[in-house]
Amino acid sequence: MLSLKKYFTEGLIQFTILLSLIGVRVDVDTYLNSHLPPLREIFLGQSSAYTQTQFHNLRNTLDGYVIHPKSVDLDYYFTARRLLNQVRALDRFQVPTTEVSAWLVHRDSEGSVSGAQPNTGIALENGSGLQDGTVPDNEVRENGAEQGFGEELEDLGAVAPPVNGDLTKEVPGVEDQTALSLEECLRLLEATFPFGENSEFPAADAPSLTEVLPSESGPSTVPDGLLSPLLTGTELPFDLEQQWQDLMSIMETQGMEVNSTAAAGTLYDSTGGDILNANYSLAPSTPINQNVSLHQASLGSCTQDFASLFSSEMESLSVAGSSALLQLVPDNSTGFNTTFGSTNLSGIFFPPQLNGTVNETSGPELPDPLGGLLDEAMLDEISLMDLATEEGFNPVQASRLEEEFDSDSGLSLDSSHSPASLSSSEASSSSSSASSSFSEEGAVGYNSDSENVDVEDAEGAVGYQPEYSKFCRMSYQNPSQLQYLPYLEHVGHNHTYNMAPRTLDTDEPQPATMGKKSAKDKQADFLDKQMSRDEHRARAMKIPFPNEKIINLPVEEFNELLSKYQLSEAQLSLIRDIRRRGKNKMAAQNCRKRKLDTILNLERDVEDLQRDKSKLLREKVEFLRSIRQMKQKVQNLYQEVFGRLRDENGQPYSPNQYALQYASNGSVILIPRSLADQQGRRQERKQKDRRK
DNA sequence: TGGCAGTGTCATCAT
DNA sequence: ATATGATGACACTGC
Repeated sequence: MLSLKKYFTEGLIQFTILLSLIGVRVDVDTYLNSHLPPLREIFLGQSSAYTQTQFHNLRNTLDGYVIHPKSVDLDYYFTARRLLNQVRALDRFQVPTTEVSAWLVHRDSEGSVSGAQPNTGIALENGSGLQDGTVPDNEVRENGAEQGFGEELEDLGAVAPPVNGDLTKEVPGVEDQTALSLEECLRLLEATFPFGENSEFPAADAPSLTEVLPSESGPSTVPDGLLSPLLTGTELPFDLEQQWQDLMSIMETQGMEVNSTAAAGTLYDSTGGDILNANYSLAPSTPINQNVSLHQASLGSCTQDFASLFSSEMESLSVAGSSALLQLVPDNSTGFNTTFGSTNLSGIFFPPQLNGTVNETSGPELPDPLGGLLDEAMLDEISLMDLATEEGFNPVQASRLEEEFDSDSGLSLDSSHSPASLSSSEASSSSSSASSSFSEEGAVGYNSDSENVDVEDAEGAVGYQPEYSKFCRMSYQNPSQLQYLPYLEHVGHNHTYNMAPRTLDTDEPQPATMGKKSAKDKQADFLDKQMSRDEHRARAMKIPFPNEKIINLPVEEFNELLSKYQLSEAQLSLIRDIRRRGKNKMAAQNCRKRKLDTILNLERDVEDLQRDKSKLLREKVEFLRSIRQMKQKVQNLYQEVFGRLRDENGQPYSPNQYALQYASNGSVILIPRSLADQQGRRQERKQKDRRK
């Protein structure tokens, strides 16, 4: 049954891949949420269910799924494994807070200013102004102090962030007002990011937002295994800034037009909060429709201050018109946390351009927040080698790993068996075992056949002993051995062309007598034919020692040998020529062998590089596919969330004027499009400068 | 018969 | 200065 299920699942995956290849987008997670670890773990984090270790078969295991090295699903195996690693890396991009808050800050043309309220806290809508009938009153006003806040602020017409600067921490007083919106967001998120088995995230048992907010209620009571990736504030295992930088780097890599993180972060940090608190007025009542709580702050005559606030991080901030900073305040922290936090994707909320398309049939047309961000051309700019370096990708290791499994590369994976791929050590080994032998003319060849080797004669004959390759085998065989191999007959060359005919014929039998030779004569004739020109010369000149000694003896012994005989000048000259030619012959052989080895090594290097290149290309395709899917999900989510936002009049926000952005404190804010664009451009410049 | 690969040899340079 | 190694160039041979 299990195997049948697995078979079915894999079939679905393959079918999905096929659909995706022909352009049909299929949300695999929806159907395979329990069998696709990569995306699942984006949301849930690494689960022990997917990390079972089979130490005895670790190599062929994909998180519990045993895969045979010869499985036809190896491609999927690698793809899934690679995606899994990517997704796990994405786990760093957690939502640092478990709430989404939106603040709307706009200039108050009426000039209502309240700069003397340093501790007025957060911008709170008047409860009476809330028109979200779905929010229970008891939840809306459960915090009397904050109710007072709201009233006071309403009177003052001022809005101010909390003293501690963490807007979200002040939000629990008004989060209830957004209960429905968050629930709906949860549903939207779940629809967009199917999480699979909900049993791991029982909504009824999940903690409330208050419980998981460390600033409010201390450590989460939720088991670490469930909400550890969702913890906020001090419980975040990773530095928020680091997360953001990671996200930005990813965006940068993907060519996404991102907005300045630091700018957003600085905007809503404590300093910014104080400034806002001190200078900005609160809009009287901000009716919230469509389940979204809009904390509206009016900019009275404090435009300059406001600008100065942003000027530190955002150049040329344009606050003309209504600058809006929306913060979505969650009420149902349980649902939202488990959903939004676990997706780890909310950080991709900042919208780049309003050039997208809208999938929704209801509500205003929303831009594609990620449109144009992941164009193939942009992704082409990805330096794969840089990526490999940054990610610790070892091309050699990867190539070898791939060689272990990749059976369809069309390349010989077992290079060690290739005669052209002998390692230097192997070559050395083989060559050392293949002793050099002397031909009858005394030259040292590259004969792997040791039958004719005379070790004693080999003294001093130490030359380059290269590997015994198929290319050199014939060339360096002992000619006497090769005579019996018809296809190697040509190897037995006797380059005596320089020899004077008279000299050559001196002791050779006449061809006319060949037919009548005895076996002994034939052998003598054969040996005679093997004699080189110098050997014939030496015989003609009656040199009293063999050419082999002439050539291979060390110079001292050679001179000693010469001194033992009374040799004429012609004999001495011939002997020296024989020695010189013999050594040069060996040197030429060595030289050619080296040349061959060099060529073969280069050939092997080219093959390796081609293999690496193809591997990187395959990885690139996988990355592009994965990124495209993620982009689509984020885009959908963005549009869903944005489409739910309503201003004080219950009208949807224009995507041409506003954009959602992810703040450094984890909040998702609604900011003017112009501001988002400026931040995006600024961030772009920063990244360019960083590259330089 | 021309092309080609293998080989030997020479000239030259480097060590 | 000599011996030797390395290598390009050339010639030759056999296929």
